[in-house]
Amino acid sequence: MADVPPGSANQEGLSELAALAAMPYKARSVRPIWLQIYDRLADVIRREVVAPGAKLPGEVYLADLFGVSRITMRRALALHQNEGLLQARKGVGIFVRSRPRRFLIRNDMQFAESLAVDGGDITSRTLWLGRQRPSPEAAELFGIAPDDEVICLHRLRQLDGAPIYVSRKEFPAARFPEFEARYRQSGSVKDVFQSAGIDSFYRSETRVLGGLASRSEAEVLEISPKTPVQYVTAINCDASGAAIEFNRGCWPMASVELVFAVPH
Amino acid sequence: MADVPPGSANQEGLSELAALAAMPYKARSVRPIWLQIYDRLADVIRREVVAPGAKLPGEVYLADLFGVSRITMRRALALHQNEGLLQARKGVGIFVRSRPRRFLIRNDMQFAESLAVDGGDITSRTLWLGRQRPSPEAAELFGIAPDDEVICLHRLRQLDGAPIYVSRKEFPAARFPEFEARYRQSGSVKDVFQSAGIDSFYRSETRVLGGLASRSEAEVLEISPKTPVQYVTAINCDASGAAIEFNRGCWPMASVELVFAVPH
DNA sequence: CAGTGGTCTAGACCACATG
DNA sequence: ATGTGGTCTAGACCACTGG
Repeated sequence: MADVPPGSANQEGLSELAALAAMPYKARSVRPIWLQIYDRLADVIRREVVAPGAKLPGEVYLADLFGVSRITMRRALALHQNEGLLQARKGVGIFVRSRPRRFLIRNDMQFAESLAVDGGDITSRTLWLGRQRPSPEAAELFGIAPDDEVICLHRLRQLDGAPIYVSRKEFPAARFPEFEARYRQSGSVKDVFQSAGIDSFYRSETRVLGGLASRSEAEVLEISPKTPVQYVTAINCDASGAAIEFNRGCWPMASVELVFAVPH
Repeated sequence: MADVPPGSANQEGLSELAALAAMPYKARSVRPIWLQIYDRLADVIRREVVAPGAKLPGEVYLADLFGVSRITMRRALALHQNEGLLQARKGVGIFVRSRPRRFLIRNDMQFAESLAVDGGDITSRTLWLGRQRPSPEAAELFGIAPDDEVICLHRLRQLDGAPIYVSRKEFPAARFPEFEARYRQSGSVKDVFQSAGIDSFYRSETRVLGGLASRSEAEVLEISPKTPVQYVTAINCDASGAAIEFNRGCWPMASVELVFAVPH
């Protein structure tokens, strides 16, 4: 048996974890061991036996505790990372995700409103702002040439400092000649729109596409590469119906639910 | 080296596969071997070096071919199963998915219309039809008691015989006393609606939620358990705005794209 | 430096589908 | 009976993080 108590996750939680690990397994043919371990971990996390944000004992310790090889243990842990309940940091440890809540994104609301959830401090970080060639979709949408320019804005949304959503926005440069200056003043796209004489706009289309996170996406979102994510593409139009924004965002699959309601 | 040519995937394809496998790997620190193998497999599938629907050589043969352990090989294969390009059948082999196309689900169209894609034969199979206690969501939606009854319909949609979508629909029993009889006649929910005096209806809300396939879902969809899927929940209302259908469907993540457009 | 998670191996047994 | 994919092990080395 393991005799080295690991760093974190208080004593009480540790002993309860040990008790759960000591339970006999059902037959492998009924349910694979790694899935049974997965189930017990899910229970432990759901009941907050180990607190959100806390560090789990190391893999070797856990493997010993559950009486399986490290590979089998890793498999159970990996699935929970896929589902967003756990997050491993190389060289550091495996942590319980602090706030595994889901966000509701409604098509009849601005994104910012959608994000205003129960408690929690939503912040926005500008990763990059500049001019680029348009993506093919944006070029067609704005009716501009492929070698024309768009204003491109990369942003990261955070909840209490933890990243939850990364987006890449494109705007037609011709329409917003002073975009950079205005944005730097207020940090708000809505304000830039207003200063360009656009008082009202609406989301004309929203697309949802599932995928697995690329390396760069995983990095900024602090998840493992190849974790399932939702790509949400949104098009905003001014009152006349002309497209003014093309937005492609990436959410960890586990942390967002999308709602599309028709006003009636 | 392996010297047993496996069952399927024609000779030409096999030799090209072998050539690709023989290429030297980049340093493991740059990109893990299993991801490099994953990349090469993706290339092979995309270029249809092995035809859609064809069987891949066995895992042990492939592992030998790529010069890695079976576990490493399996890791590359597993990721492709997650993304829907490959599908393993226990005791049989690993197959290239025949039609990895995506379906567009629009909120301004009936599901049946959405499915009418380029070529391909869409069929529907009724898995189960009967009466049950309502799900909590349906009970609230229809304004009925938790111990009341709903008509419940499980259906599977297939494209050229291959399953692509499974759904569970609930209807208020009080409103459709002859549901079963009518549905058995036509096999169409729309017809049942009409025979109950409902000529027009609309989708009032659509929800999208990511998840990993349960064992039963994976079984009917012929995918591996824990493959990423999209759960799409739809509510249909009659012209007066009363809910008449609660529908929860499950798609393999890789085979669906959702579009929500506002009519303007 | 020690401890962590990430990768990889060689070998084994099982359940399943097919002939 | 054979071959397939699914599970599991014991051990090893690496890269990264932190004190």
